[in-house]
Amino acid sequence: MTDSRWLDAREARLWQSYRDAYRELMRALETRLISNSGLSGADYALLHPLSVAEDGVLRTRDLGKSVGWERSRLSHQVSRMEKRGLVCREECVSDARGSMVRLTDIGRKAIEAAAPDHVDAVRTYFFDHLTPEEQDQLTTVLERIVNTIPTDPCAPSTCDE
Amino acid sequence: MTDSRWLDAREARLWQSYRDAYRELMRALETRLISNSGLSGADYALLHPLSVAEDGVLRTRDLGKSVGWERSRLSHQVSRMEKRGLVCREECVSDARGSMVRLTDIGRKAIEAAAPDHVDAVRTYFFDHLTPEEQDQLTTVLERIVNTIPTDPCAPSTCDE
DNA sequence: GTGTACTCGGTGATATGTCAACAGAAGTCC
DNA sequence: GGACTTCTGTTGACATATCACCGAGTACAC
Repeated sequence: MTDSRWLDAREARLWQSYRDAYRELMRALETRLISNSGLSGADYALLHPLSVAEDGVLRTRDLGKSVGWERSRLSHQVSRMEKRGLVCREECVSDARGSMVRLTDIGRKAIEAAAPDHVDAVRTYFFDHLTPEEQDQLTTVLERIVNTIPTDPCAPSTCDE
Repeated sequence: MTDSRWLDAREARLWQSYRDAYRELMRALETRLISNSGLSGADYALLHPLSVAEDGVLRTRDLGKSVGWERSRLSHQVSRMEKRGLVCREECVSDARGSMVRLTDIGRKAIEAAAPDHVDAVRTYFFDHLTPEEQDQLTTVLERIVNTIPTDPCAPSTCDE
């Protein structure tokens, strides 16, 4: 066990602003997204990778990877969106365990209608406040952090030391 | 309406890593927090400001501000924690509308037991990958972003232009 | 005072997310 | 082939978050 120092005032300020920024940013984006398009953040999160995928189809597994969600969450969300006609499920020909999620015409129209204002909002609330240099620096440190986070914090080497 | 340019590859990469970093970081922290202390992230979020408050008491409104939650979410969470004996509610003497949330002995012991490892985890997954200069730069840009996010995106000047 | 608008916290219905468990299929090793 | 493990997606029960609303109290103008 390491001797864990407390966070000092400077560190606490960073940690606070890190979480505040994410929370407020997502809240602002989602509020605006819903009022402008009727799509939730979760809807948009799934529709986007589908819309850029070939033929608007992705294997459920790959869709899950691109949004970083657990399988059950993804399955429930797809079911809800299927009811609303935004997507539909299909069988996976190459692997009988799998399933495919396909963007419907309604789904494509929905994201195409929502995207411009959403992108504009992301620019307004996020990118517009960062210089190109700051953007590059931010990408560097965030990717560094992502790449060192253990997939399972209770894996052999990490949990019992 | 502005002419909203699409995100280019560089921007999309930053936006992706920004969300990935937050999601994976919080997932890793919460998993470890729960396994080490039995407290959820939401529990910890409320217990921390209470533990540093004078006498371990805060007005519900102020507790809400310090975590940035909506009132109903806060109320539900406090109710659940009250059932488990982590906190208790009290009347607010200065304002009969208000209520106070107080840390119980059980609650204080719980967060004191959880905090060292949690802080260690925050260092391990986040601070240890940033130089002091990067930390300061990050604080600067994040605070800049937070301070420009509108409280209500549909306020008069923003929504209809 | 009285009327009005606003603040504060809570509630129940609903929406969403998580967890444990399952079934079927595919991969692996012998 | 057969035994075993892993992968994939789904489901239902449960936990948590959000939404619309209420009721009581306060602030303020008059």
